[in-house]
Amino acid sequence: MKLIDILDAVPIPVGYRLAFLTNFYREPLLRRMEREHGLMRPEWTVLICLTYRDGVAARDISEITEQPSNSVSRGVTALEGKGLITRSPDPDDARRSLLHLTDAGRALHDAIMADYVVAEAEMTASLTAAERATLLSLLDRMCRDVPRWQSLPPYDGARR
Amino acid sequence: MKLIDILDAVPIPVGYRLAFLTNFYREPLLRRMEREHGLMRPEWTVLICLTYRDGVAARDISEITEQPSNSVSRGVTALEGKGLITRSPDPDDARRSLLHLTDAGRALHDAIMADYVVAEAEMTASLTAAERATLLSLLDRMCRDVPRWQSLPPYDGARR
DNA sequence: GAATGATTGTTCCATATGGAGCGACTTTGC
DNA sequence: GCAAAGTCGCTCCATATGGAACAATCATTC
Repeated sequence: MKLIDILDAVPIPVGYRLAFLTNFYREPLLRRMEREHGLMRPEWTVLICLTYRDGVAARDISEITEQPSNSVSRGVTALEGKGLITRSPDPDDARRSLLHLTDAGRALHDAIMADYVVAEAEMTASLTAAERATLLSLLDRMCRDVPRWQSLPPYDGARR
Repeated sequence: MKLIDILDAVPIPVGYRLAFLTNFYREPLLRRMEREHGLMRPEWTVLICLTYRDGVAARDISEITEQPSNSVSRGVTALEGKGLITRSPDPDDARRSLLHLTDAGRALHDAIMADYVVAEAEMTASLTAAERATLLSLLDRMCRDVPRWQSLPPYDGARR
């Protein structure tokens, strides 16, 4: 008896499977990262964010990722202490620090992300190339549609 | 600038979108549940489990959901205190207590789950019925395939 | 140019949750 | 029949993380 055995009984077939896959895909990798690289989740979030938008401030990361500013602050402090990012003062605003990846930071990001790439290949191994493309297309449409419903019931007033 | 804007740059298009959708689908609903119904996540897990398998013991729920036994234990204690479940001694094993939903517990489960149903309808509103069926079929295949890869690299030794 | 209000980043605090260990009970093996 | 090992549920402990408040800085208004 496992979680998968109630897959068919649940009234939210899509949502349940999304959560099911996300849990088994992401959670073990996060735990391995925490254990083997000593990186906490907010740090990982900052690292990803800087990989795609270097030179932003902590506040920007907080808005982009919709995570609490104190979590981002802790992540930034920790990453700086490990030499994975650097801060430079924002010439236009003394309150802000602009964040930059170091070579070590970029290397660690790539090393961790590599596991995710391998894992995704395994997760989708049972699909043909055409099916994978179809899945990606459907998921993408749903993602783009998130802003439409994230303020509607039952989400009205449900977000932090 | 939002998370969605790096959707296309990431090397794990499927995994990223799965996590993206799961976060926006589930997290706000869990927070609303915690706030409005005073139910913690382990309690919700127990409630769901008993809805589909009534009369099991805490240990069974721990194995089914792969959650720590102390979390299940806390969830059971809390739910019992709220009158949402009852314990009956297992006649065959004095260590175990068999858990049963009360009417109030079933009613609360249904009330909370109703939000998830509405939310899933919104999340998939941009798909046609045929596309929804296709998505469900592909996700289902991936779910059934989880046991194959969850012990392979990079997951070997990554799980709790 | 001073004052009031917003914004950034941080620290303090509360708490949910996972890990380790511990009694109570059961099973296994002799 | 008994000792040793295993199992069930729980409590103690450590900690990651979200909320609230606060100092420093900027913007806005008069």
